[in-house]
Amino acid sequence: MRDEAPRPLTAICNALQEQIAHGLLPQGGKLPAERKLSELFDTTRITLREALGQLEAQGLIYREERRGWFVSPPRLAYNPLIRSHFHAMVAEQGRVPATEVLGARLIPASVEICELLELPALSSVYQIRRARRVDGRLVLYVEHYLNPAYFPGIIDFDLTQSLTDLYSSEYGIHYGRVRFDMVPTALHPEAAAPLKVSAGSPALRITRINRDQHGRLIDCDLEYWRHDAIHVSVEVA
Amino acid sequence: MRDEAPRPLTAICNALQEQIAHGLLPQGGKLPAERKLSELFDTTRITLREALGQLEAQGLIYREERRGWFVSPPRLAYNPLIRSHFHAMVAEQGRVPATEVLGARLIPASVEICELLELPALSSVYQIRRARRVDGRLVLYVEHYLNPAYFPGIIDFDLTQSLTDLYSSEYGIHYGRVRFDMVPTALHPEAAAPLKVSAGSPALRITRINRDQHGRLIDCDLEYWRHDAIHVSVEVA
DNA sequence: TAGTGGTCTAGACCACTGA
DNA sequence: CAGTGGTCTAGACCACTAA
Repeated sequence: MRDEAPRPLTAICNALQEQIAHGLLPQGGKLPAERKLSELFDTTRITLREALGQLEAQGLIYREERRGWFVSPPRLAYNPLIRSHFHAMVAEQGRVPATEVLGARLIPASVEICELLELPALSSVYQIRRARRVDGRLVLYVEHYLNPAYFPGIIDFDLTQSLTDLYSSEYGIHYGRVRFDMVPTALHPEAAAPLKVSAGSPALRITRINRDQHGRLIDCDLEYWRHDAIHVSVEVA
Repeated sequence: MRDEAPRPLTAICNALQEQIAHGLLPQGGKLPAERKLSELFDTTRITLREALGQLEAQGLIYREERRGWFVSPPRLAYNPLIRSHFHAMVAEQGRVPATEVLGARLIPASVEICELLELPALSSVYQIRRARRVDGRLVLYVEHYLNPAYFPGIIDFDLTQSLTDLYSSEYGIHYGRVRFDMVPTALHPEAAAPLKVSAGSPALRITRINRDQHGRLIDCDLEYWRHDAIHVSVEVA
């Protein structure tokens, strides 16, 4: 390895990577202001932000809209083969889950939802919008769409709890077959706002289409995860 | 919806999105030069590149290092539960696969590889590095690490073909249990170069740890996919 | 060799956050 | 209200690609 003069961008990335790897910046800790950093590295804010963007893409740091840059906590393990809801999954990994309900209402199903749930045109569906936290950090925005035929009046319950539990205790419905679809993409404005990140941030969109114990399509979830918040594990026998 | 004056960045994104959605720019087609576009939208290259970066994050367009911006082709479906190798998977979806061998040699195993394959310290492993294309586009960089005890002399075969087939026909070994781990991240320089993209581009890293029919750890793959090239589907019974 | 993308400089204004 | 991040301007030089 020869010691070539590194480009400013690379130099900044390496320096910050090293500091983070050696724990000099605490997890969840805030980085200094962009102007401070650009001064420190003797460069412009444009270049500095380019470097921060690369570290963000790697999942080492993340942004909160207008609040600054922070060191990313460890990723959560997400296993689609294990039937476990959010709170249980998070708690099992020694982290602290939290859920916030953003809205719940009966709406006309969009074309996309009609197709996913195999509903006739102009159907109504329950839409539940929630934001979820791990250790206080907003990491997930979900839209649930439920076939109202199976869950009359569900939006009057406390929806901060697990829907899985509600299905079971109030409606006698349990999950059966599930289809997952995972796509690396960017957050659209409606998902970015509740997560308090800027639209266009990288994300992992996970679509779940759920059937019950009788094979009936009962609901689907559109999940938008911060791309640095999870890793997906699957074990195949 | 009121008609607020949209910010330049948003306006550029929307305009390009629309053009692409309506097929005015052909799939795989090249966008005009950045300077042309910035002139067209009456803005600077910095701002224009910001917009292109957002579309890239969404997976609508992609970059080839120093060659320009192109419209992304449709994503490939990747199903970890279906035991199928790259060429078969791609061909089944009506696309054209291609493989290029970048190198094959016996090397001392890194700490990471020792752990993944449960090898003692200072073990040797076969490393096979390959790049894969779909319809001519470079989409995947893979490093395979094989336990040499099970595959003596394998690097002297034609390695552009499927390893699965080689294992079976030459060594009588078949895949058994497999562990997948998927992480949205960015390409490091060693993975970016063979894919001819700039380091730091968003990517999906898929680690596979494979066992044979007797449950022995035989090899592992470190796959780096362009983030806009695939979507992962899993069906759970 | 002309034109392109990759990188960088040196500023600026605005909207919002947090004290 | 001071400071921050979000956005934008108007240039520049270099290394590389494609003709």
